[in-house]
Amino acid sequence: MDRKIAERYRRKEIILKGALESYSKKGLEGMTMDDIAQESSFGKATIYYYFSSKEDIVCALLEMGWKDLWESVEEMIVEDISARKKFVKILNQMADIVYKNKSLYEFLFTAPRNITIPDRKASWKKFQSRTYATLQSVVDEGMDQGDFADIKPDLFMKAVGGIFHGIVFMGNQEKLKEKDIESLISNFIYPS
Amino acid sequence: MDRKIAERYRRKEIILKGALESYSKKGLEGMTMDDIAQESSFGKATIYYYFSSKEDIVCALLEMGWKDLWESVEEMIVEDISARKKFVKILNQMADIVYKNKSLYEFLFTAPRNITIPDRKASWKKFQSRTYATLQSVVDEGMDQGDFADIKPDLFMKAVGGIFHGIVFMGNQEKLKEKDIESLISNFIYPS
DNA sequence: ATTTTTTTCGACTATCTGTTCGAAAAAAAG
DNA sequence: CTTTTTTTCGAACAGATAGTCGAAAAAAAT
Repeated sequence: MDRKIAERYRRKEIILKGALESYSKKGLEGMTMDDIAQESSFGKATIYYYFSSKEDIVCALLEMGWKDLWESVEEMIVEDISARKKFVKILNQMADIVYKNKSLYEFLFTAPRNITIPDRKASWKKFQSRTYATLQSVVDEGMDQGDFADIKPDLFMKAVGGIFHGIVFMGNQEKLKEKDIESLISNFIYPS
Repeated sequence: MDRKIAERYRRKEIILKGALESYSKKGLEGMTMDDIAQESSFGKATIYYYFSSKEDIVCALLEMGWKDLWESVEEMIVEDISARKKFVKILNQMADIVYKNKSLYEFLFTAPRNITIPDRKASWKKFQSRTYATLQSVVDEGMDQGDFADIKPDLFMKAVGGIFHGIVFMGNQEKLKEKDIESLISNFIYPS
């Protein structure tokens, strides 16, 4: 019984992996059910035995990614260090996670902009907003302490998000050294 | 004769406007030929009288946007001011242009990631690369003069691109004050 | 070995979307 | 008023794609 559930779970994972593979090879438009089937070596109809729709697959991927991200942030939030250090540390860790599964996270930041999913199914959003909220709280804390540059917090967040996105996803795929990320963020953080 | 060409040009513009309207209302996936037709009040077949394919429409939009951006950068590049000032000025101007036609520029930064267009048709790319190259040259100049933060130039560019993208496109649609952009960029530029 | 349950998939459907065709309407030229 | 050219579009086509169905194969239970 336990075995059966585990196996089913494993097969779902295989399918999700195939979907991701399809996405990274052919982009969002090329990620069709036929292609996912081929990539995961199942018949297309079989995929519908495990997922009720393509939307379901997309949601599962998004949830997987955001959950990981959130959990990594969650465990650092309690640490008793300065807001500034915490912020840099969290971002570094996030960058690390993103690098270990780049196509998943590229998907995470690309898909929602191009696929519309009804809110009721967007279960990943809770992890996303928690992650942002937590990050924001660290920023707010740092601002209070005069630790960060003197910019409106929400603008600051957008900028950091932009930097993060820019350095992680744009351009050449060579792995960025953590030092670089730290220097970028730090440079932006420190008041002059 | 002249009149006729002008009219044809005007109708092409109406169609492009409709395409953009469709994009901003329904996203990339929703921007179908049917919808473009409806949005521009032409029959779908008529659109093929003016554009030979959907790809053509997409290219025309991309070219329109990048050309404007490039021309605005071009006219500032010769000014005889410090690299730092020039850089901020250029970015401000670009932000201004982007704000005046936000959906076009959202399209500019979204479409190429999700639609594949053969290089031979991607005529907008020359404007794009010129724009980037120019910006890059200003950065290089600034770096030489020790005007900018001590970060690898290409990383710096990515970060600025990210900030730009982040503040312009993410989040609330309220128009960002130029002061804010300036403060963000400046903050990032100045060496500590 | 037989029955029951779970898993797989080939073949089919319905729908959507880019594109074409031929002919009608409108405008310009004669 | 004709004739010719330009512009418009309804209707249909071809290809792709998400999703379904029924039955076969495999595994588990009896």
